[in-house]
Amino acid sequence: MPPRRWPTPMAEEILTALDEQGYRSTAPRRAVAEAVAGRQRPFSAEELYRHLPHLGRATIYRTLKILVDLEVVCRVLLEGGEMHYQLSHRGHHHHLLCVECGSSQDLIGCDVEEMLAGASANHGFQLSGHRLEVYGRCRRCIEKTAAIA
Amino acid sequence: MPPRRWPTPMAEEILTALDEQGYRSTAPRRAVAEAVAGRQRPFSAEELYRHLPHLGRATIYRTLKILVDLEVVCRVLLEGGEMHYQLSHRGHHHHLLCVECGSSQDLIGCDVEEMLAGASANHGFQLSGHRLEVYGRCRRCIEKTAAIA
DNA sequence: TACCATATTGATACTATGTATCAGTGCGTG
DNA sequence: CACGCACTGATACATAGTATCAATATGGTA
Repeated sequence: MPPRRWPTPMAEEILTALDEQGYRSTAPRRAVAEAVAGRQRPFSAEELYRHLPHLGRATIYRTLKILVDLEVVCRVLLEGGEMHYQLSHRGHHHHLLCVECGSSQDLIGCDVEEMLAGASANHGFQLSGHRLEVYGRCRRCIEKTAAIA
Repeated sequence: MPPRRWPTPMAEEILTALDEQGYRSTAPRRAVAEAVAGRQRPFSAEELYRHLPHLGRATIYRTLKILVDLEVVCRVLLEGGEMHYQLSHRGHHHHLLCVECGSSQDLIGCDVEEMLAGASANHGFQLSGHRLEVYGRCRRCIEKTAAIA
């Protein structure tokens, strides 16, 4: 196992983003940055809270909100309606959410925006935003099932 | 004002749908059917409860869930994340939600499905469903602003 | 380095949006 | 018209946030 760097490069990026916007560097924010950077799958705010019980619940929600505003973290809506969070890189994008393992991958090569622009114009509707989530099974889960059968 | 028919034709359709699936006809369900049929905009479950305070809260949620399962009612996710409900006719479809007046219209002529099918296949992803909500301003609200200016 | 204005925190309480349980009620079938 | 069981409503609980506010920690500065 390679030696664990601290803080993690990704966490460092998050803290830098906060600093650039004039947010203070505090222990709770560093803890949240580490936790967020370390998670592989979308997670709920409450999950994050359970992993950081020494922080106040309000702080968890507040910090997540800031990170979402900074587009460092994005919100992901699960099929059942639960809101989860996840590290983000690009700006606006969509997710392929695996309903089996809960993993998420960014959807590339899908120009929803253009299509929506055309369709909504026909309705005399002035587009300002949209939300798209895609559900299904990821390659890994498909292959896993195939192996068993 | 034309005389108020009772039960409303639309409410009657809802009750028929329930009956066809073997659900019993009860006073609470008739009340919910009337209320749902009478609303013009998406509404929250709590709003519905406030309008029908003589019913139990659990009954409101339970009945809404049944109606959603029967595709008589569809769920609409507002921009802020609040879940609203609305009468539905077609099966799967999407909404143009006006962020100004809260109205909703069905989005026609938008083949998201096809596009998603192609894009997700490229990711080795097996599509099972998706959710799309579109936000903006409806024609009426655009015209209203134009008239003032 | 010590000070201080203020950004931040965490406790608490409150709203919204559900679900689970369970005793009691009322539908509709026979 | 009676009986079984679907349904109801009260209650409690879980999740997902927001608002308030006194106490505290930060970072710029004297």
